[in-house]
Amino acid sequence: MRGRDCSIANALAVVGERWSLLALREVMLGVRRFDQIARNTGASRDILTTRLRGLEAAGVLERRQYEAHPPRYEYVLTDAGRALNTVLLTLMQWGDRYVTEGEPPAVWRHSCGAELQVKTVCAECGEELRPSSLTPIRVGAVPA
Amino acid sequence: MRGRDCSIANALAVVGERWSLLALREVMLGVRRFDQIARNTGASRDILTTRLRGLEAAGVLERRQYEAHPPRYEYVLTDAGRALNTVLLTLMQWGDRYVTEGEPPAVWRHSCGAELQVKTVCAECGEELRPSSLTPIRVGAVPA
DNA sequence: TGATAGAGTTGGAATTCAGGACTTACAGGA
DNA sequence: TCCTGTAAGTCCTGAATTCCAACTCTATCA
Repeated sequence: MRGRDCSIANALAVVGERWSLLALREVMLGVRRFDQIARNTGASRDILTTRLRGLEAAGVLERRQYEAHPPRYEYVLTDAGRALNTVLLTLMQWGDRYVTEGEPPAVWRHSCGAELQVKTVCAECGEELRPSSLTPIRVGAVPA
Repeated sequence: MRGRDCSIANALAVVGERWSLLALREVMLGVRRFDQIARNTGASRDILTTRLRGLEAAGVLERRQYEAHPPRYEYVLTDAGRALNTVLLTLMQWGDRYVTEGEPPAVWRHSCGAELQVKTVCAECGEELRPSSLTPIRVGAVPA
């Protein structure tokens, strides 16, 4: 595994495989069951099994038995998994603006009453991020 | 292409394949040349070619000839590509917190002077997003 | 008794990927 | 002139993944 030392790469090693983020989207929507996740994502069942195990091993999901006889399981988010909601919403908004044609397929309401639009800001000053307002202080090294 | 109608899925169709986001990370860092992008991401050259062509076709990157003899090209971001910086930074921060061990490999400075930490907020009220403050108004349908 | 549901497994075909060698086009140095 | 180097790919082969459909197992429902 060569390439620049980077948390984007590390994050993608956990959630970057095909179907992983879509499975997480479903869990965030409250869908906890294997069959439903499979149907709603479109992933084939064997791959979905592999992905869910991976996400569990990475600490993003938990697999919980909710019935003993017959044994049945459901998937719930850990803290790390819940923290991905900002990533998913930011990506969704990008998709709404630059990829999806027509109306956004999904709309959320924020507790303030508004239909949610997300904004990514500097935590310190609160200003909206623009590429031109950023300069790298340090970037990960690339192994020789 | 089954699965829920969703801008996350649509966005991932454009940037969700392996190496795509890492190639975009490099371009955002100012790396424009094929060889350097290949080295810094670790992608194999033929796959990288395929990805760059895909990103170009999707309107996220532009391929520009910067020298006629011999013909040489460089890659630059379009508006859509530049707009991905929030996605990348949000993902990076998640990786810093939940995946990368030790210090964050990359640090940015915001024009306000602070070392950048990003925050994802409601564009309307400015409050930081938390999963509990969101409710779906509408979600994409799943084809039968 | 048979049908249904949930949560996977299994097997084989199709696709994608890794890694390295090769190509083309030119510039500079010996 | 010949040799070497650089940039941007292309090509090839074998290995790894993914897709798809069918199958399993357990237990409840009608």
